[in-house]
Amino acid sequence: MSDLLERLRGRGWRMTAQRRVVAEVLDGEHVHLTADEVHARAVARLPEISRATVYNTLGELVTLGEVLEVATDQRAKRYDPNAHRPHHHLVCARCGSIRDVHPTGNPLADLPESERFGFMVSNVEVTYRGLCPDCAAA
Amino acid sequence: MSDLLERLRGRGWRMTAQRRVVAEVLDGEHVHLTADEVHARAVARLPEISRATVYNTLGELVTLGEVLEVATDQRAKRYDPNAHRPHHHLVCARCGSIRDVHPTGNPLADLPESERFGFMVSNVEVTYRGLCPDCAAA
DNA sequence: CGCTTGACTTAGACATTGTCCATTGTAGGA
DNA sequence: TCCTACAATGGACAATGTCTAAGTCAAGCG
Repeated sequence: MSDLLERLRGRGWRMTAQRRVVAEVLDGEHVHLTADEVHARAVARLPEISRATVYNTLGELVTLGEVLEVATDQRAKRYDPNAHRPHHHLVCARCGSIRDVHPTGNPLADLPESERFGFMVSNVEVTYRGLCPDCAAA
Repeated sequence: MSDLLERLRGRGWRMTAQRRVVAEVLDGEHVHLTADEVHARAVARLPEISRATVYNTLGELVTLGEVLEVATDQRAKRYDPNAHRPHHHLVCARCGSIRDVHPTGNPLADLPESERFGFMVSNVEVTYRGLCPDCAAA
């Protein structure tokens, strides 16, 4: 946590109360929050923080590579603080809850040259979908 | 094409000019259009068609399994008429263009039981990202 | 320690994408 | 041909995100 703040400061990030709160919220719970959820939690600590600042700060954290943006549903983007270890996602098709998973195998290697259409392929995301235990029981 | 219309009629779909136009647009170009792009092309053939009807019709085609919804970016959903053959997607990180691809390997088998967290996993989507030839050249 | 300055924050307007609803229209069977 | 249930319309509304102009403040400097 203070790790994160130190890293950011070391990169010339100007430290403000707002940015600290956003970083703390992300680092506090290792879940995948939407921008609005981050905002709600930030407001609880710093009532006057604005939506625009939360969006700006999240965008900067993504640019800096400290946080990943994941679009597992077509609703709001979610922000994944676990940016430093490669992983994929397992999403509940009903309630939308997300777990980080680590499949074996290397999907990048599974795309033959003939299927690359001249693209410079740099990245792959794997999203597993299914029902979580709670939703499967219901 | 008329295949599609026949299948739909066979399932009791009431055929209207609007639905026919939407189905034809999707089937005509095998690209991944957004709802708005479908609407624009539909308007070219049937000027009075409304946005709501296009959304409704696309939703019905998805429900019927004739078309896939893909959310490769967090902007608009795209509609994939190639619903009957399993495939994954290769997306240009800059311009958003999409190609269907067929990687080797079976990512579902690559998720060990210990990484399933009790989920009933039923589906996996793989999205490759990179730069298309045009964007890489620019 | 108190300026200065440019980066940061704010509030709210705006944009995009999608959904809903009440009304009007029409496909297809009787 | 007429009826009627299903479909289409258009406009309001909702959710998410972006932009801007003006005010505010962190942090370096004297």
